[in-house]
Amino acid sequence: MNAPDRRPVIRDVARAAGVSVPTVSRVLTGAARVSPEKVERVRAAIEELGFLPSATARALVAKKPKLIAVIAGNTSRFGYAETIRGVEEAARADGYTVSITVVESAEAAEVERAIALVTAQPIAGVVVLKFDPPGVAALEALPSLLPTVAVSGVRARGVPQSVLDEAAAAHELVEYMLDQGHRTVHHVTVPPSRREDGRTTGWRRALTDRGATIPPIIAATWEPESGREIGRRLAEAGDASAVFCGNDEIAMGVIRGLREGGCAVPEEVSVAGFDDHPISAMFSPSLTTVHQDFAGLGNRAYQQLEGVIEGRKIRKFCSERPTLVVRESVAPPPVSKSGA
Amino acid sequence: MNAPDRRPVIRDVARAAGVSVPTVSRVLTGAARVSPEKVERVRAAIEELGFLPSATARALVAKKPKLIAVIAGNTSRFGYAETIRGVEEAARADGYTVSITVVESAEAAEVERAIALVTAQPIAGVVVLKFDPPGVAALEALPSLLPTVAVSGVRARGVPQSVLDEAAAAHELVEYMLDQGHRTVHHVTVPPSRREDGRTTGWRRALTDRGATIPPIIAATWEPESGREIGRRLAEAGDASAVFCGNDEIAMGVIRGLREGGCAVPEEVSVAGFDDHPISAMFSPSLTTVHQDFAGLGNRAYQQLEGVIEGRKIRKFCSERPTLVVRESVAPPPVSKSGA
DNA sequence: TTGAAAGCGCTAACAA
DNA sequence: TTGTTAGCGCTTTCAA
Repeated sequence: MNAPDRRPVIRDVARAAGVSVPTVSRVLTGAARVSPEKVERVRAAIEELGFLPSATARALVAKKPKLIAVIAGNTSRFGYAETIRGVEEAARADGYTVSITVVESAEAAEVERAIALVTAQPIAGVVVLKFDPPGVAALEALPSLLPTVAVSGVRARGVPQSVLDEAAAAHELVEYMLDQGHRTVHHVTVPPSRREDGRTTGWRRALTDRGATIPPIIAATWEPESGREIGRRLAEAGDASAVFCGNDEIAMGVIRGLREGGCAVPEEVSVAGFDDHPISAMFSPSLTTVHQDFAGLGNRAYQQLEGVIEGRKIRKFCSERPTLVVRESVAPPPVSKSGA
Repeated sequence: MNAPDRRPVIRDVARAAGVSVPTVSRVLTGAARVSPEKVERVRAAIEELGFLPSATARALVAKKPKLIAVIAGNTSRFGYAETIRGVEEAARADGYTVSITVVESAEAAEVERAIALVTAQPIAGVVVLKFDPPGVAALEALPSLLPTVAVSGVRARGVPQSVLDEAAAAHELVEYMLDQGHRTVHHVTVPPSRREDGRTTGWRRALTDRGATIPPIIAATWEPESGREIGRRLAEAGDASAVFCGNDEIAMGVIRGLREGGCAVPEEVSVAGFDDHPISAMFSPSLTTVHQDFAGLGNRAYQQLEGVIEGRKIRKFCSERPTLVVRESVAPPPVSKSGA
């Protein structure tokens, strides 16, 4: 009469229903026919005990984990959140669940800790968001035996990866700015994944191609507020007529700072962003930027990973070119600064 | 000589190292002393085979899953993403991994599918983001046996929950707007979780308390663009002097729309948001809004869940009051619309 | 249609 | 210090 003080297991159900354990299993999985009356008794017992089959035990038999781990330096910033959304959506459609684990820094101990956490789960494979140093470090430290794909803004050697060709897109954007008549384009970076991000590479190449001088790079953090301070300084210095920012949030901060410093945007200084954040179109001036399909990127990464897990031949690189979005924040320079 | 074409298991390592299976287990876990030479041989075998212990098998023995599921209607919008970040951060500190699964609609079949996905994993408990109808539906459909906590903007009966007291904060915000001299405050909602969100309740109460007329509610989607259209219509109608929006993204859209319709903000129309999105301070005008600590909310939800999992007595409600953030977008009404 | 027996990969208990 | 034996909760043979 005294019920055991633990989660009921299949054995308890079998006993309560007066059948054998495999019979309960059969009604659970529907793998084989069971007589209607026993099905009924088993159902009732399950209901009464509040029985929930152990996912662990099932997984041990099934041998196929249905969990995919996403490792990232961050989960809530626009690009990261959208990429994760893309992975989750695609994975869920195939019956996979996704786990997320954040690696806070590229420091060895932290990376080890994160990987230990990941491998402690029954995972089928992992997607690494290689957008920043923690992501890069995690990718390098991952056991090579695990099915792995990376996601990033630039092609690199190693595991299969889905990439958004940032460099090409940045190149196009900077060319567009130059075409408006600016002599050169300043550049504000968000924290890069390695020495230099694709966005920066594209910017540099575009300037070089046009024979424009290359101004010193200005580094921002991920906080829009840091962009604001940079904007103020830019306004004070007064030598920039066009600024290309590493992402839209920073661009909005820079615009705010420029304005506070007395600089009209885009009349006096043009500012471009990157990513096409949903708010970019609402901002005043609306941002000229580059649209990146992060969710699609996550989706493709999942597809690649699934291929690796299933042992199919897959394309090692899956690249897409983000597209230029022309809005209001970039305009020709004032006459005084025109290069024409 | 022919290596088996499957992931190596502990038995393979034992064989390769010439020791018993438990000895390998001992060096893996460090649970007992093993002679240095055997440790060495085992290490070598592990290295050579690329052996990775099965998390599933370990979990079956350990009996304590270290996975926490987050169920949400969305993962990438500001409040959701930040809440998830908070859960993940706190969970990780305790050695838990978190999984996320999205429920796309409140439709029974979709909810069932999502729950099946969740319970197919070896989870210790679940955090439900009850911010929208899918979240509410998921919470109701969850097996009662699973340790569960909810997170939301308003207290409700049922499982333990962490809440941000939206109603109180919205009340304060609307009072502040009224104090500026507005006769009443219009309200634009984001899709509510039930019949009415706490934000709306607070708004309604504040107006009622002051004897102000209650304008019809205007419903927006989650897209800033929908806010823009509403802003345009508001500008055209010309009867609103103050607008309280369900979140900051919508508020920015509304401001953009009002401007496009020829209405200056805040000179002619005041607009307030909700959430304190990081971009709110960069927007022009910067948004008067309510700061919500979503990450803290997620953190508290995790703590509660951990209490439930460990069988501790916990507080059923864990409520926090978001705080008013006064910036530029709310000002006194133009003389023509003043209630003073 | 059903139950008994075996086994998934690992760790814990027990002997030696 | 080490190996042998059990056993975690389930599914899958294999007989009956």
